[in-house]
Amino acid sequence: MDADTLTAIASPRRREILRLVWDDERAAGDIHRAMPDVTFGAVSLQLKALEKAGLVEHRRHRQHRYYRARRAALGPLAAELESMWGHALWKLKLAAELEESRRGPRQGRPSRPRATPTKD
Amino acid sequence: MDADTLTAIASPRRREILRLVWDDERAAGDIHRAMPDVTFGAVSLQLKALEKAGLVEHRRHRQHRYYRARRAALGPLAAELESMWGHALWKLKLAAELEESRRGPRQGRPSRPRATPTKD
DNA sequence: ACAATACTTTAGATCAAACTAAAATATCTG
DNA sequence: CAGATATTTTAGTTTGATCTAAAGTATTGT
Repeated sequence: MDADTLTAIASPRRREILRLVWDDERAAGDIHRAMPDVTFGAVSLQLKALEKAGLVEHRRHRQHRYYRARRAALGPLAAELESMWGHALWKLKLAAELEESRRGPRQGRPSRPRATPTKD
Repeated sequence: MDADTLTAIASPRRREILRLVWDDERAAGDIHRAMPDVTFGAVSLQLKALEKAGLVEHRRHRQHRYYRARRAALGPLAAELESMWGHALWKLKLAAELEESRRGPRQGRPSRPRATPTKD
């Protein structure tokens, strides 16, 4: 446990991501879909920050990057975080959201304004 | 342990203050004297933030406010912090500084030694 | 090769934290 | 009371983290 760990978990946004990948790995896009108030880019940057601090790791498969928490790196903090967000309940919520997104995709990605190459 | 605790200890400045008042209480001015790179006002503001987060408390005596850490509020984090800053060594450093300030005061009267019970 | 998908990176904007200097408050001393 | 000491508070500035939009990279499918 070092100072970087402390700064990493100080951010609510990063804690939000951390608990999303706490029990199971998740693709970056999947993580983003669970956080509709922020852009994909922002999520990616935070994942990078978390990885730099050693709190998550990822593997690649196909086009996806699957992230997961490195709980060991948090030492006693792991238990603190879990109790902070009432982990049992949170797991249920995640399962429900996953189910819902399977049967009724809301909006998909906000229609991206295609990068129109005006010239060249 | 709540989110406010995490944000509070995320700041290096606040951790610096926290360890100054870890084992013994210290007057605000005394704390400031140990941190010459910031103004007194800045130290006071951080003390206020720490107190709001429940990580320090203070008592008043004469014109002084004596602050001290509330270790219990940190739970398992207390031990993490101690190991982060190699606590045994740090205590020696504090003792040395205190000794030095006693024999070579810069200006005015040296701060009152707390160990000496003043009647009044 | 081309288009789509999945993600990262860059450049610039926004906002809050932390700082400074100065004024305010409070307490003690003579 | 005035003056000194100890600290807080306020107002304004600097700094850094985080965000967005857009462009860039990489992989997959046709």
